[in-house]
Amino acid sequence: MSSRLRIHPFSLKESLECGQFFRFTEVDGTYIVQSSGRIFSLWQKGDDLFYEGVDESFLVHFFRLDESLADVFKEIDRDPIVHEAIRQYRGLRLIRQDPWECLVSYLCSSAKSIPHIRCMVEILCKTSGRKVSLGNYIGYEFPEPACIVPSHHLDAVGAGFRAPYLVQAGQCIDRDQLTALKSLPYQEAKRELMKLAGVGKKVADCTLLYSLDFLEAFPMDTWIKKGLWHSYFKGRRMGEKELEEFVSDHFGPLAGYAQLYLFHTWRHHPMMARPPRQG
DNA sequence: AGACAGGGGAGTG
DNA sequence: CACTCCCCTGTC
Repeated sequence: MSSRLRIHPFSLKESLECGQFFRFTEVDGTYIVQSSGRIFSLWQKGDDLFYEGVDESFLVHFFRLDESLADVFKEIDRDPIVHEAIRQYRGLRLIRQDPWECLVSYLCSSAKSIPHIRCMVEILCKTSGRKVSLGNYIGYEFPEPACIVPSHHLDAVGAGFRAPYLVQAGQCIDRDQLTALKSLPYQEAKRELMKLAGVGKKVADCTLLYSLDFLEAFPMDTWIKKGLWHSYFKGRRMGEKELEEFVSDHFGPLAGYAQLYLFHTWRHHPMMARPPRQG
């Protein structure tokens, strides 16, 4: 029934649960994942990843297994902070999401916690997406752009001021246009995404990094900012512009991977226990 | 009760 | 460029 793939280093749990991706559920160590119209299950024992309902080539694409983490580390391991993050979370990998699903997820994200984003996306799929199943599990596919329309279904998502962003995104862009952004230079692709209502720098960078292969994108949220101030600037509250310059100079073309590791570290760091406000 | 949030947008200096 | 207020909802 199930197939097996040997991967090292790799942590299924960290990669799925770190907050980059929202469409999974976990039961007793087995994860059911939905992405790009697929539904499949996964579990890991040591360096063995077991899977059902999907083929190997999709998993290689999804978890970016064709790219060498060792090479990534060589590039971003440039200081003791990120070095320690890599040491601690060695198997954490960037996930290559579906661009449309990724954009919508991050349109929902503003001022919301990770569990809440997951919940909103789940309701959106449940009310507007097609029903699918995997064994006994019933899931719902992600709605296509044209399927997100003002309705009581959408109201049920509880998206509030974000709801019009979702509808407009569906009207203004389709899957092909999103994918086509891959061929643009980073800054231009970002500018294009930011033309959409509800898409600022942060949401644009998340979409670019998590689904469109722009590994230089470094999503700058308030947690990352606070972490950078604390760990790299002795608590000095640098402006966002200065932080952006620092990040691209310091971490280089794979800065997005550094962001993934730093975010994960700082999320679990006592220093970050209480959200920002003052420095 | 009331403040506040892992962000965006419009407006201000 | 930096800062402020509001946006809808849920939570502390």
